[in-house]
Amino acid sequence: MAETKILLVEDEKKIAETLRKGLTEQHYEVDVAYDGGAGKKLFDTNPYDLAILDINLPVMNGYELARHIRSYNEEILVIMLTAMNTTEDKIEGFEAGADDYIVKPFDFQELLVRIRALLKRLHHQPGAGTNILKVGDLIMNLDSKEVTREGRTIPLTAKEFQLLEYFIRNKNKVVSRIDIAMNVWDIDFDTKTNVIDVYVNFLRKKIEKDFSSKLIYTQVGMGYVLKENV
Amino acid sequence: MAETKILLVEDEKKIAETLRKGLTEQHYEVDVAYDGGAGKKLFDTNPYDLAILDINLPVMNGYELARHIRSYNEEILVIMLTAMNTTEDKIEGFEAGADDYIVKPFDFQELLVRIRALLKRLHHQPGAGTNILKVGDLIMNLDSKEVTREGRTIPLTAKEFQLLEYFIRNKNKVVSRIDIAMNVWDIDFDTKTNVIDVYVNFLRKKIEKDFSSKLIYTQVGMGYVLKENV
DNA sequence: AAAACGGTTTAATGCCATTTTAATGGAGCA
DNA sequence: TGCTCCATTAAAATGGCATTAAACCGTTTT
Repeated sequence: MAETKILLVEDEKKIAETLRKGLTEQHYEVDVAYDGGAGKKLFDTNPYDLAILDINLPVMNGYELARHIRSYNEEILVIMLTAMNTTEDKIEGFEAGADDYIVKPFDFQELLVRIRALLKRLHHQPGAGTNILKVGDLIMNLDSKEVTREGRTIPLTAKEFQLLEYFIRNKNKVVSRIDIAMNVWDIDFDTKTNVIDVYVNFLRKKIEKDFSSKLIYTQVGMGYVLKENV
Repeated sequence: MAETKILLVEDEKKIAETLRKGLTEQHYEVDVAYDGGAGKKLFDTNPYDLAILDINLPVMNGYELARHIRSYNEEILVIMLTAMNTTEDKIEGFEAGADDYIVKPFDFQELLVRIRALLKRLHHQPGAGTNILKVGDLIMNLDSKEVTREGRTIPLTAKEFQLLEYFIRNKNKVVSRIDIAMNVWDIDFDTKTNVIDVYVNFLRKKIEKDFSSKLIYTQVGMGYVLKENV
């Protein structure tokens, strides 16, 4: 995945430098401006994912800059920084298009956490970074294609893996054979095949047989559900 | 457009009531629970767009509840409330899947603004949450295909489920046997079968027999109606 | 090129829950 | 009383599902 680019606009050099360093260590790509005008210039000439704006800035204040950014791009996330902690300020900040608001002095960890929360939401990549799906004690690593339960690794074939992944992504949801056929196989219409039944049977043998609890339940006439311990 | 539904879980009754009132005035639809367990129950049986959770709750704390919500649904927005203002708390909150974090005492305007910012950012569509139908104390989850009444789950077969779904979708409306035949079975015309009568009987046994009130009423010569206690 | 192999799919069997049919009796009404 | 309409029960038919074995297919090995 490409780097996340951050525009930081903060006139207190010391704070700016601390943030730049900290964010860079977290593998974000950071550009810094020390006043609103410079910030605007950077924004106009570079693609950013997120902007961190102090409110009290020389030349052009944080609200104006936030509005400018919003008017050009709805996607970019904006976090405002301020020394004040008044509700009016926050409201104005949000109305200028900010996504979050942090009051100085703040903890760097908190800033990080808020950045991550926002980015995670925006790219709607649940569990960004870790490509892992879980249901109870069953763990599926989408990168290494490894599946484990109770610590023991379970070797699965490609189709078995795809089917299990589909089940996990739809956990607690009853999926019909047609759903499965369309999403795991590329069958549109083939009423007479029973591959799915056979594969569910394969899966059950591998992920349930030697373990304490069931995972895949049959809903007669409806389909199958994967769910942990009723 | 459908209302935005909010689940509020807060044990301090006074705060809960103030919030409920304020949010309702803003045209949000609000359900309130006073402990984590009750909150979980509401969540499991209703479709919400946003949850506001206090952290210190009896029975099940806010973090646990947030995790529960996340594990079922990535779409629902979660805002945490707390009296503490430590970074560790916030980090734990965000890791539990919260989207925002508000420290008490807070200004109601600020809460509103944050709610709006979150909803806007996600261009969230109200009702995108779980697929649930309800009539009185009868709840039908279309995803998990689970039906409960007074909290007790009632196992239904595929046909029973379809029939009940049809009744619920047409609640307070008298549906003729022909309507049912066409929509639940795929029969056009078969005057001599009495499957429908038999299945209505099955349903009544399961969803009425051990409960306090009737749900399905017979309209002689016309059909059946599902309606809650008049 | 043939054989061996792992993975996938088809086919066949039997069980049993679900669905449907059929029969009976009661309530309401002319 | 006889008729229609519905509720209820039991019994019969159906079809869905689990399971096993064997066929198929592409890849690798010899």
